[in-house]
Amino acid sequence: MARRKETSHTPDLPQPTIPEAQAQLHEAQDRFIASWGRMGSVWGISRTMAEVHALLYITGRPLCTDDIMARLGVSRGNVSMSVRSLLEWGVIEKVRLAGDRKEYYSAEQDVWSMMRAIARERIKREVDPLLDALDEISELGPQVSARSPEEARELQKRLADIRDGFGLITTLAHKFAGPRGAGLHTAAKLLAKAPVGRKATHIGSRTVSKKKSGGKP
Amino acid sequence: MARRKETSHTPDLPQPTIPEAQAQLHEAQDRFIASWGRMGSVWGISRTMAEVHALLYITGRPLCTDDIMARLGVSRGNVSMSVRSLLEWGVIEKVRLAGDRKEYYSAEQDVWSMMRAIARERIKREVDPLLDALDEISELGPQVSARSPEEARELQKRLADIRDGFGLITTLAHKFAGPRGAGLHTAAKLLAKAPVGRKATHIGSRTVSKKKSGGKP
DNA sequence: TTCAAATTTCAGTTTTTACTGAAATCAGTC
DNA sequence: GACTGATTTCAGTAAAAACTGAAATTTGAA
Repeated sequence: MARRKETSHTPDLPQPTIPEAQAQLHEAQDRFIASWGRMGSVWGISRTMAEVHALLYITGRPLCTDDIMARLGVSRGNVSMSVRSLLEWGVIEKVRLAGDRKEYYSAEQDVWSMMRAIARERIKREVDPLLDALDEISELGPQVSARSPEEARELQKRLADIRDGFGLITTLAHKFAGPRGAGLHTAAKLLAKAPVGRKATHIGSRTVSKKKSGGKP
Repeated sequence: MARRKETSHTPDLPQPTIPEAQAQLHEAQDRFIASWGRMGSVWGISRTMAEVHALLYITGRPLCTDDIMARLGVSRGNVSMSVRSLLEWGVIEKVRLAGDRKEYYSAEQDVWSMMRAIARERIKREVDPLLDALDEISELGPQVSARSPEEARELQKRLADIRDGFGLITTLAHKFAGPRGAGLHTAAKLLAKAPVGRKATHIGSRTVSKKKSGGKP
């Protein structure tokens, strides 16, 4: 993880403990940051943006631009841009500390609001444009279907299927993840309790509840 | 969308209709392909891979490598790689046509199985690695907390929060989107019916149910 | 088994995306 | 309103990802 020198500008740290312990803490944090960053690139966002978010979340304290630059070893400009995007996503916020001219940033600490914000933003970026496009294509429909009935009908059917599928998902998302929605947590609990006619199965290679991860007994 | 010349190797087309109508059909398809492709790049997958999938889905007929190359204007190598990934995702399958040495490919036509496959693959790629990383980091835990109690406890708390959140989501996903799970459609319907103490709200700029998209009466 | 058609692989290239660093702008303080 | 330190912007550059095309390999029919 080899990151830069440590020049904490953060005010009122509880007071340093033994350096060795700090280093271990640091390493654990770095690992989390690295994983979250890697996840970022699987989504459509830049590694740095995800790392900045991870750093702010895992640290739990407001950090300033220089703190972030130092800890992640990235340029000022990059921090500025990443921070702006995160603010737009609504997952971090500006904090103004009395008697300090710098801006500090801190991450949303409630995991469920954070996830809601992430879900909201991803739907906005991933699903909505597709639905808009589908609507637009369907407007081409009538003329087409008037001339080439067979294939055109099939086309319309397929477009409608996709639109309905994503539409339903979006409706749910609005219902549960919207700013005043019931919350993902509620949805998750609802589903977790819901009776399903089968035993738990697995997806891919990971087994459910590998350790103590998630979920009720 | 300016794509290549038309050399359909596909056998038994129902018989060509008026060329003009074909062209319109073609254009509507191209638009869908373009949108789906754009969505692909918002996820972590290549534009071409998404376009190949879109083409196979919207066409509804098995196509061979040359069909795909011609229609999307990409190289043979690229088609080969994209097709392989799609097969791994489980959203398309090989079709062997009697008396033809070529391989044909066709897309899953049921939208909900398709979505399930996509969800499955995305969870595998996006969530599972993070959970693994979190488990791994927690193993560093004990020593750390022995030395730097205050901050270390906070770190553990945050890691646990994230793990629980994603864990719950994964459990649900396994329950509903696994190979033998009850299916996303069931989950979606369950949630759609579930009583929520608020009216539908919106996420981002899109309004729920802009047109006839999604959902029961 | 041989052969030709079809597919896969991959080094090299193009395209896209992310990042840097310094100049320009902005914001508090006196 | 001038000064100082902080932030933003953006042209240029570096890094990453996607794509091509041709050689190597595989496949199926005879």
